[in-house]
Amino acid sequence: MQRDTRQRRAIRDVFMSVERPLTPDEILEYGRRIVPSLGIATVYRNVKALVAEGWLSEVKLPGGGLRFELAGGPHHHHFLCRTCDQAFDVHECPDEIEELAPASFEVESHELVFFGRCEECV
Amino acid sequence: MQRDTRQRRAIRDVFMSVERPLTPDEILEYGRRIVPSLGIATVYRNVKALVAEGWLSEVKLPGGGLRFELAGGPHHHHFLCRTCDQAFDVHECPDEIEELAPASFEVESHELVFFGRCEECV
DNA sequence: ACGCGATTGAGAATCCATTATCATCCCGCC
DNA sequence: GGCGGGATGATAATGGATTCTCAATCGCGT
Repeated sequence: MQRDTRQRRAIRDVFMSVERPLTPDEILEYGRRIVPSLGIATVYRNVKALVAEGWLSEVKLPGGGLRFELAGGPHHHHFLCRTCDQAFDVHECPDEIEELAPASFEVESHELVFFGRCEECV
Repeated sequence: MQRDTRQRRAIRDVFMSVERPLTPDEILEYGRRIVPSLGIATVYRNVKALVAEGWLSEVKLPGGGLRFELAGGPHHHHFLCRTCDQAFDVHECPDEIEELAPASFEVESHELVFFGRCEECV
C-alpha cells in the first residue's frame, strides 16, 4: 500500500504553499527546507506518482524541462521570467482564442506564454 | 571564407519549400531527398551558422527540442500536431494580448501555441 | 514494541540532443 | 586540372535530465 512519508508530505506542502509551476530542482530546493535529507530521486518518484493520481499536472513551457503544478485549477496561462527562470500563473485568457487557428486544424487545447521579467527581477 | 556547398544549399532549399518550423531531424530527412549523404552533424553546423547570420531563427515550443524557421517573417504563432508532431504557422494574433499579464510583470514577448490534430491527422 | 515490506537517498546508469574529432572530400582560386 | 583549406560525415564524446540499483531506513498494521 502507499505510505504517508515525511518526504511525500513535504512535496505536497511545497505545492500548497507556492502557487506557481515548479521544476524538479525547485521542488528539491523548497522541499529540503522541510526535510533536509530529501533527494532528487525521491522528488522524481513522488512527482510521478502525484501526477499519476491526478494531484499534480505537467506544465510544458517553451525551451525548458517539465514543470509541475497543482491539478484541477481553472484554465490559465503562464509567465516565464527570463532573468530568474521562474514560472508564474496568468489567469486572464482571451475568449474564443482557439478560433484563431485555421479551420482545417482540430484544436484541442492551447498554451499562451509571456516572456519578460518578473516583479523581483525588473 | 564561407563556401557554397551542396549540403548548405540543400538545407536552404528545404526551408524555402517547406513553410513551417522544422526540427534538426526533419531538416535531415528532407535534406537527404536532395543530398542523400547528408549527415546530422552537418545539419546542426549549418543551422547554427544560418541562425548566426540571421537567415534562420529558433522556435521553442513546449515540451520539445528546438525547431527552426526562416527569419524575418511577420509576427505569428504555431500549431503543434499531437499525432505527427509537426509544427505549423498560425498567423492570427489577438491585439493587445500582452496586456493580459499582471502589470507588475514586464512582458517582452509572448508565444501562443495550439495543440491538436493537423489536417492530415484528423 | 516488532517486523514486514514499501520508501528513501547516493551514486551509477541510461537516454537524448547536441557537439567534438578527424580522415576524407570537394569548393573556389590559380 | 591541380592545390589548399574549409566542409563533410561517421563516430565518439559530452552534458543535462531522468531513472535504476540496492543497502539502509522507517511507516504502519499487529
